[in-house]
Amino acid sequence: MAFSPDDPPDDVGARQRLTEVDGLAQLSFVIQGMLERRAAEHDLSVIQTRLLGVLRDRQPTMNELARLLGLDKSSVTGLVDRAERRGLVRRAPSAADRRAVLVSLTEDGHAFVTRAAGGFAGDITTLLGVLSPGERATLAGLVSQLLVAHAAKGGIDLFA
Amino acid sequence: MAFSPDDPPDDVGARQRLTEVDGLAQLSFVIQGMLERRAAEHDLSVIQTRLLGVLRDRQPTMNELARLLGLDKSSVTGLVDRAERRGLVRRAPSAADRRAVLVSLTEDGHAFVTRAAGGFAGDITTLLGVLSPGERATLAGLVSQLLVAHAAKGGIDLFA
DNA sequence: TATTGTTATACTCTATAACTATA
DNA sequence: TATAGTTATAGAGTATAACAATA
Repeated sequence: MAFSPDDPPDDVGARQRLTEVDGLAQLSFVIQGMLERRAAEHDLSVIQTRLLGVLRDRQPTMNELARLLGLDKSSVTGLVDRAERRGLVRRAPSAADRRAVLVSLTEDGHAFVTRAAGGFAGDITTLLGVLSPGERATLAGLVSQLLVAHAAKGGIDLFA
Repeated sequence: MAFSPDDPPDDVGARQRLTEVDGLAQLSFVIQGMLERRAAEHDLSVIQTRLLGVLRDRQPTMNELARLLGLDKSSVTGLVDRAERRGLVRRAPSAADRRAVLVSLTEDGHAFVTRAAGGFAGDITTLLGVLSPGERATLAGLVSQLLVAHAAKGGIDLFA
């Protein structure tokens, strides 16, 4: 199991005999590491970056935000507090429900997430650079299959 | 970009047209989520589980542990403190260097990590269940290629 | 002097429980 | 009563800086 993705290079030999389980686990650590480094470039945590990413095409209430991020509403209060203090998001009262608060990106927030997303996309492109175009297409297809099946299972669970 | 891996099921349609970047990002979130859930089953965090995983076949010093986990040594002090308090790891003085401290798994720690790893392997196997044996082999091969190339790049950086 | 590890401190992130305001 | 959001509180995880013991 892939608990040490950053082992020294003398482990490269071991990586060439990776099982499916180890390979996917290590890949997830590598990709999460890329996200972390890109977020850190802008002095953001992964969760702050993810908050901004969620807000790119949405203007949810605090409650919806909690559901989207899988966090308790009180955690989202703090998350949005810190982002707001940095001028990345703003709160606005909801016209439809005077208890509710709508959260949206500021100009700065939009700029941050766009730059971070671009850098991350570059990381993935670099990672995929060793594959031929055909291999990349094959990989993308297989990954899509996995995600579609996984999402469908999640959907069934949700409505069961 | 995949900042919302847990979007509601009406996003499944969108997932069928995933780009390579989005697909890999979402896959990493799905896998990390599996790790989190398996760790939580044993009341552990991902980093605590990873600590135990690293110790399965090693008995490193605090310093080596910090390098393996990519953390500051002071962070590792706290991490090991909490794991030791729960009886999962133990500290022992190094015979070779009286400044150094060796960290190792206890019986309990070994049992915990073995169970968590087994559950996680099952999750991945289930995830891969929608693919044919040939597709699984293809995927594993491509993932290995990516990781080997990535590790090699890391190695070059380390020795540059 | 340099290195190993811990301590002191501060901040982010997270959850639970209690609270206010609105529905 | 129920829901939306905040506050109070507690704990994990992380880093920086200062420190003690050893090399």
